[in-house]
Amino acid sequence: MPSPARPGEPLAGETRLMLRAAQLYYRLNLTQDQVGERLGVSRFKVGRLLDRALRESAVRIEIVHPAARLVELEDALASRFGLRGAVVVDVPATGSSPEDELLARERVAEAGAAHLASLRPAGAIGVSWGRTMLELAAHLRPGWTAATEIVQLNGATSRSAYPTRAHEIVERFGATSGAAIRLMPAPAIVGSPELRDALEDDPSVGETLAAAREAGTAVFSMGLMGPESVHVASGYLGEADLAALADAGAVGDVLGRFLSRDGRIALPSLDRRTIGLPMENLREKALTVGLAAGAGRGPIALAALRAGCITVLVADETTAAWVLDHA
Amino acid sequence: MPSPARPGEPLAGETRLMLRAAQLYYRLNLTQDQVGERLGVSRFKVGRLLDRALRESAVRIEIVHPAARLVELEDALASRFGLRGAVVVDVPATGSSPEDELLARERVAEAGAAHLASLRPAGAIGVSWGRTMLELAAHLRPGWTAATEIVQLNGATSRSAYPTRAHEIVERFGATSGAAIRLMPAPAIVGSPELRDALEDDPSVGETLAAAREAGTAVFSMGLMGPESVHVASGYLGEADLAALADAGAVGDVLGRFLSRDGRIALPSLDRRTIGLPMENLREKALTVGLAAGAGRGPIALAALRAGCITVLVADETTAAWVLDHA
DNA sequence: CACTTGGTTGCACATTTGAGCATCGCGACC
DNA sequence: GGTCGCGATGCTCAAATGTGCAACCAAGTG
Repeated sequence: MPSPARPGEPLAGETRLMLRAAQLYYRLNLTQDQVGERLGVSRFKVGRLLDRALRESAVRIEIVHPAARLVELEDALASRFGLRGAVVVDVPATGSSPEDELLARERVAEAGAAHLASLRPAGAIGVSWGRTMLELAAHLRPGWTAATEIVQLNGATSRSAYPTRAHEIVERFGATSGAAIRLMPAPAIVGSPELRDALEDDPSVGETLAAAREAGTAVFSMGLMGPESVHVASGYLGEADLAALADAGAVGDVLGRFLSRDGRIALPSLDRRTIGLPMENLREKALTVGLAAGAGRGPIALAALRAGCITVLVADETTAAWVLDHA
Repeated sequence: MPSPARPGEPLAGETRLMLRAAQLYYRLNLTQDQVGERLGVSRFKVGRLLDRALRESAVRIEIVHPAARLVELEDALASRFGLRGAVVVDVPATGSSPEDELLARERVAEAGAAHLASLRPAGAIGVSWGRTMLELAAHLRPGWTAATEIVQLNGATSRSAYPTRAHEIVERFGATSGAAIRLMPAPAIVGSPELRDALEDDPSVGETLAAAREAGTAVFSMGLMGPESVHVASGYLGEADLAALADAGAVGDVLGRFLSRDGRIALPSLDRRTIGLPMENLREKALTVGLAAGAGRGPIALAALRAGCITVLVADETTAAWVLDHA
C-alpha cells in the first residue's frame, strides 16, 4: 500500500516530482515530453511518474455529470441480467403519489418510445396494453420504424366501464409506422381454461395469437399485483383471484401473466385462464422491451428479468436501483 | 455554455453515449477503439465524445494528494517571481508559539538542506548565520557538494553573551563537503560607517568579503524585524536603531540588511554600518537560496523576493501562502 | 430548384503514449 | 573484492490518440 505522505514527514523528492508532473500533464495539458523537459527528466520517467500517481490515486478521475449515475445503473442492469440494453430514466422526486406515478409513467414511456425507435425494429412488432403503453404510443413519431405489422399480444376487451384502450395503442403503433395492425378480440382473463382454449382456437383470436408468436419484437409494460392492478379495474380479476394470487406470492404481471418473485408463473390455474402470448414464447423473441414505471414496480421488474423475458429494460431510477439492490 | 441536463428533461442520446464512453474509457480503461466497438461507433466519434466530456467538465480530473497544494504554491511562487525554484514545506499547525517556530525552522531547514544538496552547487558557496542556518547546517550530509570553498557572507562576532555560532555553521558546511572555509571576523553591525569601512578594508575582513563577492552561490535565512530579531539578542541593535527601523518601515533583514515592504534598504544610514555582502552583490549571484521559516516571515520574504535577491525560496506553507496573497 | 452553410463523419497521417527489454548502478551478501 | 540481485533508466517498436481535411448530410435561403 503506497502511503500518502503524512503531514509532518518530509515530502520525498520523487513524490514532489510526481505531483509536479501530474499538475503539468493534467492541468496544463502538456505532453509527457514537454513535462519531461520542464522537469529535467526523460519522457519515460514522466510516464512512470504519472503511472504511479494514478496507481496511488494521487489523481482522481471522476465522472461528475448529473446523469452519470443513470448510465451506471443501465450498465449494471445490462451486465447483471445479460440484457441487450437498459434505459434508466431520471424521474425527479419519485414518491408514490398519483402525480408522481403519472410523471414516472410519462418519462419512462417517452424514453421507451425514443429508445425503441433507435433500435429500428423491423418485421412484426407485438405490443401489450396499459397506461404506460398508451403513453408510449402517444410518444411515437411518424416513421419511427419500417415494421410491417403490429400485433396485439394479449387480450383486452373489457366488460367493465373502464376501457383498456388497447385498440388505441395498437392503432397508434400502426398509424405512425404505416404497418398493418392485428388486434386480439378477447378478454385478458376469462372464467375457465376451457373457455380460454375455445377462444384461442377461434380464428379471430387464434390468428392474432399465431402472428404474436411469429413477431420478432415485443413491447410491453409491467403491471402491479394487488387492488391497484389494471386487471382489477378492468374487471378481469375478482376478490377471490386476487387473494389466491397473493397467497401464491405474485408480485405483478407481464402480458397478464402473474409472476412470483423468482420469475415463475405464480398461479398456473389462473395462467390457464389467461389469453395471450405465453411466457415461453415471449422468452424466445429476439427483442423484447419491458417497461417498469412507478413505485412498487421493483419486484415485478426483477421477476420479469429472472423469467428471462426481457432483453431491453426501461425503468425509472428508483425501480432500477431497487432491482439491483435485490438481485 | 453546455447545459448539464436538468432533472426532468429527457437525457439526450448523445449525452448518454458520451457518459457511457467516459465510463468505459476512464473507469474500465478500455481503448477508444474498444469503447467504439462496444458502443457501435467509430473510434473518432469516441475521441470526440471524450473531448466533449472533458470540455463540458462531465469528467473531472483532480489531483488529490495531500501534498499537492504545496507543489501548487511552489509553482505559483516560482512563476510569479521568476524563481529558479521554490520549496514549500508542510508544517503541521503553524501557530506562533515557540514550539511551532522551532518545528517550522527544523522542517524548513531540513528541506532546504535536501534541496540545496539536490542542486549540487559547485565552486564557492557563501553562507549567512542564524538559527535556521544552524539547523540547516546540521542537516547537511557528508559529500552533499563538491564545492571548493565556504565563505561567511556577513559579520557575526558578538559582544553579548548570546553566541551567533556563525563559525559552527561555516565549519559544518566545510566539514561535510571537504571545502576550505573562510570566516568573517567582524560584528554584523558597528557604531559608525567609518568603522565599518575600516574593518572592511582590513585584509582579515576584506579578503573574506572579496571571496563572498566571487562566490556563485549564496545561502541565507531571513530575519524578523523587531525585538525578537536575532540582531537585538546579539547586541547589534539597540532601542534607538530599532525605533528608527520601525519608523522607516523595515520588515526584516537579509544578511543584516533591513528591507522595507517594497524590497528597498529601509534605513541607508544603518546599512552603511552593516558589515557583509551588500544587496547589489547578492542580486548578481547565479544561485541564491533564501529560507523563511516561522510566523511573521511573510513580509520579509516578500520584500526579499521584490529585492530580487532570491533565486530559490524555501519557506513554510503559511509564509508561502502569505507571500502569494500579498504579492 | 440550385446553392449555400453549418455541422457531422470518417480518413490519412503525425504525434503521443505504452510495453517489453537490455543495460546500468548500487547495495547486500558471500 | 567479487558477484548476485533488484530496481531504475532509457531504448525500440507498436499501439493509441489527436489533427487537419475532404466528403457528406440536412436544413435553410434566394
